[in-house]
Amino acid sequence: MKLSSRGEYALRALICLGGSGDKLVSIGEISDRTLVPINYLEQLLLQLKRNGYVQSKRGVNGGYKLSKMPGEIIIGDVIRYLEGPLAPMGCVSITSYESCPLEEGCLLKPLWALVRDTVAELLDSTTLKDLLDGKVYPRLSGS
Amino acid sequence: MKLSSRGEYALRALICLGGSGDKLVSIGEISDRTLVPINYLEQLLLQLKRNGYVQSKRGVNGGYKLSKMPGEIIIGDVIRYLEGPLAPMGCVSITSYESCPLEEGCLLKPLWALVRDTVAELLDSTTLKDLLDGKVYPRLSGS
DNA sequence: CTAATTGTCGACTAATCTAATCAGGTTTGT
DNA sequence: ACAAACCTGATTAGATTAGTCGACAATTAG
Ligand code: FES
Ligand code: FES
Repeated sequence: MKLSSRGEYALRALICLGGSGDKLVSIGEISDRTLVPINYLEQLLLQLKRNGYVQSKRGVNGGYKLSKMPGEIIIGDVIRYLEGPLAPMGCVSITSYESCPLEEGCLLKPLWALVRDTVAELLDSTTLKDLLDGKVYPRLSGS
Repeated sequence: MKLSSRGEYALRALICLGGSGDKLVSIGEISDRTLVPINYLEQLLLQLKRNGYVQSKRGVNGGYKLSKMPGEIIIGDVIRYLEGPLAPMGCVSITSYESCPLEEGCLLKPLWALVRDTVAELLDSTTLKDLLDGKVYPRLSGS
């Protein structure tokens, strides 16, 4: 159930940018602050850019900044984009379903579905703003 | 956040054994019913045996059966034994902590801790009996 | 204009992990 | 003795991860 480094690193970068207001921050600076190898960070920032989370400016004094408000950046989505589905098994993934043999009558599927729903609800109700504010206990089992 | 095949396969095998009462079931038979390659299944059953979940008998008409009541087999533990920690990051794992650089003041850690707690509570309150009975909605946010 | 600075792009690689597979053993029942 | 089953350790092909590299494009300071 481990998360890979891509998601972790990308979130670190977003946190770094979110804490720098509207100022442009260069990759090198982000790398220093997040301890992510600079060449690796490149890839992740590019992907974040393609997905519309950040914008960049080239040349001297260039760099990156957020292109959305931190409150609009949903952690669950970021992880899905960078790591793939949140579901523990393909057969319960909403974003990229993949059939299992044994699927009908499978006694495990309901459990995996519950895991998926639980994790997704948690991560989809947390925004970058929540992280920056240290408010990580969102609508708990909120109705 | 994907689960690997080891956990899935081991759970399928346990379900199969749990549905066969006290009868011995051979690896070949389990393989047929769970669609897990027989040579792979061997390894998993051996590991389940080492962890005390199943017992075996050799020779003709030998096979495997559970060595605990289904109600005593906690799914979270099975997954931990076969796949490693439930935590998404080492720095929030209780069973096998591993430090992160950046750890102090890390804004992500509380989130990962919450994910860990949520998943662990869910899987630790589900037993093999629950799966066999199709009762997968245990003490929901139970007090 | 030119040079320095910064992002962009695509290919490449080493190391690790996953999912098996295999070859040989040992135990047991008939 | 023989066959049916489990036991054990080694090995492997393929995928994935995490990172590296080199060349290029845009921007700005001087
Ligand atoms: S785990 Fe996918 S159907 Fe059982
Ligand atoms: S993720 Fe481990 S300390 Fe931030």
